Amino acid sequence: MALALTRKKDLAQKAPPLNRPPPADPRRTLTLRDVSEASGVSEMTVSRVLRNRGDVSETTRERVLEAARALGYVPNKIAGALASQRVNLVGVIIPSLSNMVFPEVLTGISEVLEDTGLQPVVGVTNYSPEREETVLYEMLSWRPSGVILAGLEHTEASQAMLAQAGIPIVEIMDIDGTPVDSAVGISHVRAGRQMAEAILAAGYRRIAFLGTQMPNDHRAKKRLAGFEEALAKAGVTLADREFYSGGSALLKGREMTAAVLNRTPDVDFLYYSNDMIGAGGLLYCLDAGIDVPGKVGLAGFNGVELLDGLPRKLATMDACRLEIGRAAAEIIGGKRPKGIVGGEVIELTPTLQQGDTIRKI
Amino acid sequence: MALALTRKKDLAQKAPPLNRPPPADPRRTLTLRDVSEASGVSEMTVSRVLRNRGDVSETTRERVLEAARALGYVPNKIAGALASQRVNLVGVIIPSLSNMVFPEVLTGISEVLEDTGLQPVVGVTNYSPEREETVLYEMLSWRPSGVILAGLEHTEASQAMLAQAGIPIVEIMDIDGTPVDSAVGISHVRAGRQMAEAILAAGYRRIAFLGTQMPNDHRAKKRLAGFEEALAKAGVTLADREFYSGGSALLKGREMTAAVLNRTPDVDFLYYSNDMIGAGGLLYCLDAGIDVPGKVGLAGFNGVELLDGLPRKLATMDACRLEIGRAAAEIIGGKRPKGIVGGEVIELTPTLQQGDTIRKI
DNA sequence: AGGATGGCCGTTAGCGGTAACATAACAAGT
DNA sequence: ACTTGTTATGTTACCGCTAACGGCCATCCT
Repeated sequence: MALALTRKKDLAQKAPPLNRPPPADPRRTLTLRDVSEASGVSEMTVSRVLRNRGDVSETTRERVLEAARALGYVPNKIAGALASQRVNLVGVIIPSLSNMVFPEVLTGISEVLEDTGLQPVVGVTNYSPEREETVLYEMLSWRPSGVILAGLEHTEASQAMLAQAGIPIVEIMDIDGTPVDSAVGISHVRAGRQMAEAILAAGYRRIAFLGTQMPNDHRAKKRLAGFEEALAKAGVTLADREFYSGGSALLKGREMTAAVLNRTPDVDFLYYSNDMIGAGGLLYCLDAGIDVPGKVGLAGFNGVELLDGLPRKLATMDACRLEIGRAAAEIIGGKRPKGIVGGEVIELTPTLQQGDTIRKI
Repeated sequence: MALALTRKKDLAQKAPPLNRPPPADPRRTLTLRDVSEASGVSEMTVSRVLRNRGDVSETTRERVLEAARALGYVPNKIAGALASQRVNLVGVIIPSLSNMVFPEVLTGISEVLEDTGLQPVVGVTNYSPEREETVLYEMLSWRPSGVILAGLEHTEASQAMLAQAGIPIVEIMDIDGTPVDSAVGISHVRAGRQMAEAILAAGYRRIAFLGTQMPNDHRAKKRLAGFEEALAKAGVTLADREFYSGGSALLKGREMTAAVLNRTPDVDFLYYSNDMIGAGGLLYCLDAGIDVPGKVGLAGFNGVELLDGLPRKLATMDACRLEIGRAAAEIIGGKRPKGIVGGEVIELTPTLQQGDTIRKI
């Protein structure tokens, strides 16, 4: 015993100690101890070197780094996180990856997080609140430094978890409601209202709505609510409505448009709940030789990049995706002048892009 | 001291012990101990209940679950993983989320992983090998149960890490090369060749290539290589080529098409490296009143769903995205009759979809 | 009856790191 | 010479959970 101890001390002496030969079991995963033995310093010193924390002499630093590199050591963040009670992960929970909107939000988040040492971890819910609850639970069990999630509507259990978590929470995309902690987004009610006003101002009166059949897409619902509210104020009611679910959005846009124009031939405007089906509608109208925006006007929502390549520019309203992601990440990263209580709400204002599918007045 | 011990023993007695009032510090995050004290059993038993492992009587199980629910306890997977040396995460590293191809692969992966208790964690590289290396390092430091990553080309350091990791590795999308461990994908060289043959068979001879200016998109490169090889065999060389980077792919497709048709008016076929720019090209040709596929034929690659909504169906070749994701996940999940050595290569065969943009012979 | 079994639950010893403190060596201040 | 400080390193005690094992009781054989 005493011998062993002495031996160890010797290793720590200034005399360059023998670099141990490669580990006995080549298959076992490496630990700090392996690096420490290979470089003749304590585990603590190795830890300090690898994290760039605390004072270490230049010579030992190099020796340690060299040893770590030679062995191919990869630190174990699990152990590190447990010991330090710090995790550099941020949970990001979104409804879908195929909507394009969310990847863009993610881009904004990543951009900002990049230089904070934080790292996003994505979870997808497919617009299911139960799935969201599961994903959230799973994420919280890894004790992330923060959570960003889409929407303000969650199951009761999710709400409770979020409130209890003791970490910054940012609900994004939407601000029409009460956030658990912070929120960044736009008012979809207002967005719908604003679009309705623009359409009415251009003189359209026989207006139809075409959207997704998703009971849990609260934002689309809110847009429709705002839209109808503004119409009502002008004494106008929706001339028709059509919903879809699944399939290629572009194709569905075509089909729905055909259906509406067939069923209600006198409609003069089609408001789509997203740009993709709107684009499909636009292509359909052009194919069918319908005068756009003379006979029929069109508008979508989101301002997706795709639209730039279309034969005509679809009227839309951008949802400030990048900015939302950025702001959310800034809140998590603590880059914002934080309010005392914590919860802050950032409302961004989407801009209406008239495009070529609404009559100029 | 002794008193405290006795006290604890009492708690473990059969008499229903007092349920402690809410924890002193309401802000502190809960641990197994809190649940154990609240329910009057040992931490170990609580752990067993929450993991559904080992024998626990129905009555205590319920008591524990009730206590956990009441407190809002969320297990700490960090500690759990460290103790058990098991992590239910699978790293998935892909170049981009905006390509649509990758979200689809992800869908396939999720589908299969869902019922294995494994969970994907996504990392994005933006087609940068260095970034891939960083992401990989970060992921491995969480000791995942497996890694799925796109492509066969990685930095030397990445290769080393993958080889050392001691976990199943699946390289996806591409099989033209040597995988570290397993691989699932298609041969892009062959895909390019096959498309060239179809085009030649239809009688086109003045063929141009339009693609991305991404030095690290090896799969696009391989397709082009296979394409040119097959052309060469027929004594044909590319009449023109055009590259782009960044921006809206649809719009870029238009612009590039215009550029090529302008520069080389006698081209009779445009081969695009992806469907999105192909779609842009198609829209351009239709707008310009060019006879497709009579005067000019078009083809893309990927078989994205978007194409279904276009005025005419673009010829393409699907990349078996879903199947790739599924197969990769099955390998990781150990669902496959695993070979003794581990590494297996699954080659899927893409199908050519002629669409309406190649002359029928 | 006496041991064998199995259900149920507790105790102990880590997992691989890190915070916090302790130590050693040497330079500088007074 | 003695404190005081600084730099570079080691030691100790966890972090929160689980594997492994052990103990106790009731039940079931033979």
